[in-house]
Amino acid sequence: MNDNLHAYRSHTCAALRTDHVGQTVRLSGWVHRKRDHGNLLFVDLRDHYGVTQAVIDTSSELFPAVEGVRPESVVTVTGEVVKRSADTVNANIPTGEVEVRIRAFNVESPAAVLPMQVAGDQEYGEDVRLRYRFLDLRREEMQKNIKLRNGVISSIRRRMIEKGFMEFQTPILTASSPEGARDYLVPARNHPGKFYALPQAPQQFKQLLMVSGFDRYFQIAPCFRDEDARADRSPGEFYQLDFEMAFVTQEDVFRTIEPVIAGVFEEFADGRSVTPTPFPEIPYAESMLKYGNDKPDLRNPLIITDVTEHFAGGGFGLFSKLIAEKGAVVRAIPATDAADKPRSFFDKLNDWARAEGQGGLGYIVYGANGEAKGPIAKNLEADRIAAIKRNAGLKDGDAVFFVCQAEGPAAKFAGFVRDRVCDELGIRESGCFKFCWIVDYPMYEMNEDTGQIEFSHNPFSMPQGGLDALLNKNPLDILAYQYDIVCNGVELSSGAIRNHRPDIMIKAFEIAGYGPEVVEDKFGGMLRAFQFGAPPHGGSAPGIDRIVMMLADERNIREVIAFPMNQQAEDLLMGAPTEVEAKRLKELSIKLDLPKPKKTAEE
RNA sequence: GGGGGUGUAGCUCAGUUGGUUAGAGCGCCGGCCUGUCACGCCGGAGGCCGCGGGUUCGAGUCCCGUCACUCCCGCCA
Repeated sequence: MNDNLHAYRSHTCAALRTDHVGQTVRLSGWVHRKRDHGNLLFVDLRDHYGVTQAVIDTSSELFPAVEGVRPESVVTVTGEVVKRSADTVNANIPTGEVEVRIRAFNVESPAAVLPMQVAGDQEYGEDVRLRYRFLDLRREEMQKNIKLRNGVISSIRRRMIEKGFMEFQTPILTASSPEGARDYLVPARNHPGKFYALPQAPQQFKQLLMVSGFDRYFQIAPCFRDEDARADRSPGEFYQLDFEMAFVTQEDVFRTIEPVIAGVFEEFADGRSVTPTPFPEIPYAESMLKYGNDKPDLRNPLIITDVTEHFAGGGFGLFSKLIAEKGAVVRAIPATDAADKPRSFFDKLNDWARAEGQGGLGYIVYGANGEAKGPIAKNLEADRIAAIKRNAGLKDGDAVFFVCQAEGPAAKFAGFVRDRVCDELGIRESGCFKFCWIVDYPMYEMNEDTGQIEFSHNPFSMPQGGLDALLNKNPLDILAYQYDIVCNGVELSSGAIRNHRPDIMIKAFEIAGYGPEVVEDKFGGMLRAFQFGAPPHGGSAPGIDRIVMMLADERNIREVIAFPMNQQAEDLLMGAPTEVEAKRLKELSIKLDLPKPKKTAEE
């Protein structure tokens, strides 16, 4: 035995090449696969770095021990590196030109029969995967994703520091923050009846850091929101690249963070293209019209247009009546080169629209010969049909779908149609990350149910035009310095230039129906801070899990998180949440008032 | 809180109009095999068909309820 060898390994399972032939080495790792030929046995040994083939035959007294070890057992193998013959080289792995002849073999930790296999590409249900996450994480795909996540986070950190941002840690046990979600509460033992809240975002702290004279803040910030999960939204907790800058305009924020985001995406794009900086800026109102939402997928080339004027008073009675009597609008969604699609193409979309609870989807087909067809074309005047074609940017051979409703629902549904038609036509671009900023969000909106004016997004955004706008403009016309960054139809973050003026803040809240006492009560700390010299400041907070998810090309955010909870916000591995001892509750002055227990299957 | 989908072997799934003893692949156990790399071949074990009730001569299959998982809506400024 070579005394220079470490107890566990002299090399990793990715290290050995033909240079090492003749050396005695020691490898430790997991038994990935065994191929037992009776008198000859191959063991693929795997670690974090790679796979190396080890081999033993019946001439060795160790043979029965190696033959008996189960997959995923952790073993240490000592042996000589041997060059493989040309016909037995495995070109699929970097170590495939050599193998290790086993001379000593030690089982560090035997594995029981597995509930899920690590080798191979068998798919498993998420509950099994989460319960045995430590096995799931050993699989190639998860190793790749978690390594990517590490790469993305270190790249972000490096780029932010290069731009002069300082990394901070802000409290995890804190007070409720001004975000709109439900808080996670933590009972305060020394203050019976009182609770800490886990931060939904470090919003107030980062603003206070600006007031404290730090110029550029960032944090890979854990955020906690007690809201239900989705495939692209992890339950409970997630991470943001939270950042804030002093003495900046909206444009300053964009130009500073764009190279960071674009740089990270380019670094891990792996052949996919990234929108060159500066990213296009799309006003909120324009986005709602052209794309039907405020997170447009720019890989979809279709653009929605308003064609209300061409239907108003026209021969297609259904629409002209809705326009005249209900104030409806008509939105046109083009279907490029769809004129030669069979009738079933249009029927299918119409059926889908009905299934979505819509009246249906009207359409006009502009034939290759210039002739317009379809039920609407039969009734609508020729000059109007021609005007729609011009207005919606259509050519002979295209078709166009129409949505006719009140403005809000029309925009929204037209967005769905745009998405659906794009998929039906198969014209969504692939292999690209298409970024844009959505800007000029409205400061306020009308609550349709109550008729009240409410903040439409973040109440702490600076209104465009400042105090003057608040005093003199119709609240519904006031825009905010509020912006989102969107990539391929996914909202990566929203941010704002903040309102750092107490007088403007109090007026802004007053318009939304809150007195100064409410502002003082809920946000007193920040309001007080702003009375002692606050710099103008702004920032944003891109979601890190979502960035990794997009770069990993995964549809489910849990694929890029090592230990996610399931959709019911349960940790199946650790068993959270759990009941606690009565003693602990008493200590916290808490009495439970539980709903009637559900009958379990065993009862 | 609401809606859709799925619950059959350790895992992934099939199971016909309701009809004998519920199948396959992987895994597991045993046997054979000296160049495989998803090794191959032979054999075996392993099932409260999620749970409860109902219809029926007969239920994995039909009905009702319930629980679990998953996706979506609400919610997440």
